[in-house]
Amino acid sequence: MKEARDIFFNYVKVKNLRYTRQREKIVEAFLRADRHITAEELYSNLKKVDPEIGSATVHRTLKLMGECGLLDEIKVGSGKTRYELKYKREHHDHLICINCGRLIEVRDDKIERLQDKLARANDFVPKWHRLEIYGLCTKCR
Amino acid sequence: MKEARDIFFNYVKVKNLRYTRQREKIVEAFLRADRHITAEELYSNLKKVDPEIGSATVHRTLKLMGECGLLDEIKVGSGKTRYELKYKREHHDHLICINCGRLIEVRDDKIERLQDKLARANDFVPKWHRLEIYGLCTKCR
DNA sequence: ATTGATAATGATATTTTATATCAATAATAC
DNA sequence: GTATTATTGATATAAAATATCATTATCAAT
Ligand SMILES: [Zn+2]
Ligand SMILES: [Zn+2]
Ligand SMILES: [Zn+2]
Ligand SMILES: [Zn+2]
Repeated sequence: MKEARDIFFNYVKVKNLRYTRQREKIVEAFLRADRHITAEELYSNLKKVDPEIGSATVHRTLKLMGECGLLDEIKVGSGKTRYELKYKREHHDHLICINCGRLIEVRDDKIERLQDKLARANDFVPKWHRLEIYGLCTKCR
Repeated sequence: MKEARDIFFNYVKVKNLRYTRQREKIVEAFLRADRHITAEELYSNLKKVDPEIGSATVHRTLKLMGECGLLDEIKVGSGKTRYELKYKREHHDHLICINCGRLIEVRDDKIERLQDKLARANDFVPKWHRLEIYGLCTKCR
């Protein structure tokens, strides 16, 4: 994911921030990581290889990645924030298994359109939304 | 909202818990309060009249009200949990103004049905969902 | 390459919301 | 009334994220 990396370091340059090896490692680890990763998981992944990286820096870098549109925060259930790559990926919603925690990505254009319509019918300008359906996945049924 | 109160104290009785004046006051204050109230707001409402009520008890009582189906927790944005009466109210979703924080309650049966269909198409048994549309309300546009 | 200005880092402290602890108190059954 | 035990409220703790701050690293200008 070369481009995504570039988006980040471009943003860093434009904002007159600095290119650091920590940022580089964090961004690359994020791009390699499983989708829907937490800051803590990403931190512990990095820590294995690079014991000198601090968790505060991981949080700070994730925030920067959010600012430049690389990722989305998702807060499912009542746990920690999860982060998922947004760049060049379509918007989607999530089915969340209440037994095993599995996240299934789904998208229904009809629902998307109806949501917009619903908002506008209420004199409301929709900017983004979050739809999470909780239930049981195949394995946990 | 006499019945709602009864639901609660019935639950208390069935679980061999006790009828206390704190619980009575908290439940009644909740039923009188604005929709989508936080524990802290409810606590401060109560505190004005009843300085001897503790916030831990407010939290505990809200949790009990949740257990017996009287209320729903809603976690909008990244703030505190809000609580809303569920008993004898239809399920609904929320439009949330990103400028003033206003919550608008909405419901679209077509969306509800499509969500169920979407879940089942993914071999998933939906139990409940959460749909929040963030944007700008009339006043804030 | 050296230097100076200042952004970034990481250890730690703090914040925020919710929950756990625990001695004192109050509710219920007998 | 008494015994039993759930409840309370003050306080401590937990959990996640953010703020603080001395030290270090980056980078542009020389
Ligand atoms: Zn599952
Ligand atoms: Zn996703
Ligand atoms: Zn508004
Ligand atoms: Zn509502």
